[in-house]
Amino acid sequence: MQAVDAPSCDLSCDESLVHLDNVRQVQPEVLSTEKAQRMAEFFSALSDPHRLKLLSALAQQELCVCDLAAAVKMGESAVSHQLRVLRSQRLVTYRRQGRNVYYGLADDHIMSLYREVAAHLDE
Amino acid sequence: MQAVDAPSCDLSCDESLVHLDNVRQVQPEVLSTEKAQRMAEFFSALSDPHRLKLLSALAQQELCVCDLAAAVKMGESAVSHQLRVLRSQRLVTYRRQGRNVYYGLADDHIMSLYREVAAHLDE
DNA sequence: CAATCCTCTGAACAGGTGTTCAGTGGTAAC
DNA sequence: GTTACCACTGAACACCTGTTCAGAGGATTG
Repeated sequence: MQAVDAPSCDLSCDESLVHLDNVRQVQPEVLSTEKAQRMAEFFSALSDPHRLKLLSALAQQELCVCDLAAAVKMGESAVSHQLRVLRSQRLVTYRRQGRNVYYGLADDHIMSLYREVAAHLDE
Repeated sequence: MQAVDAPSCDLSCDESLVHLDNVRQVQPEVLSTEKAQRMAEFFSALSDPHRLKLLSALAQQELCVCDLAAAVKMGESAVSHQLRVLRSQRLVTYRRQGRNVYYGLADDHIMSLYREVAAHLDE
């Protein structure tokens, strides 16, 4: 995990010979490790079919954990674990009401994201 | 939302009692396992910082494997393995030219996707 | 307060993921 | 043909992920 911003030696290449000009041109535009990490964690939250099912259920309406579990046919514990992941990426909101905790979609970014991806996959 | 006397349930619920009406309403809209799987695989391809770096490099210009390796500071073998993943989701194109194989971004869906996510993360 | 319900948590285990290493195939240069 | 280079592949290994199981915390009901 080292930063890529050092101008002195931008290539530290003991590697084989490559197209130096191309590499030097592209390298400063490469996503920083930090940003790449954050973005990867976000996509990672969406990279599980069960979590996607949960989101698609929440896209319909707010639901509590046990309803979610029934809707996607998972154990309640498993659902709880997965919701933790979705929460960590701010994909869902939750509010407590009595004994239940109701979850919902965090915002509409996710739906438009969904549509983008669905479009890509239909090709 | 009031509970109603449950009609014979289409939910195969040996589970605990939940809000049957909610579940029945939502369940048919839940993403099918097949679609959820495909979508998860797509997001999974984007869920690694190194792959995101590769894509950000390719967003600049077409590059061959060894240039990519130098640009993101990975081994060439590792890059090759990761490009395989990106190829499987049609995120990149490739064409052979002499001894080199040049990779590029497959289409612009990905960039707009990138921007969506970047917007979500800046909150 | 005792009992019950809903949700969350931690540990343990199976399965998946990404890297390195060694080796192969294909292309160009000599 | 031989050599060198570029890219790909498979195996092995460490690491991460998601499930289940058992149990704890919080809130409501009687």
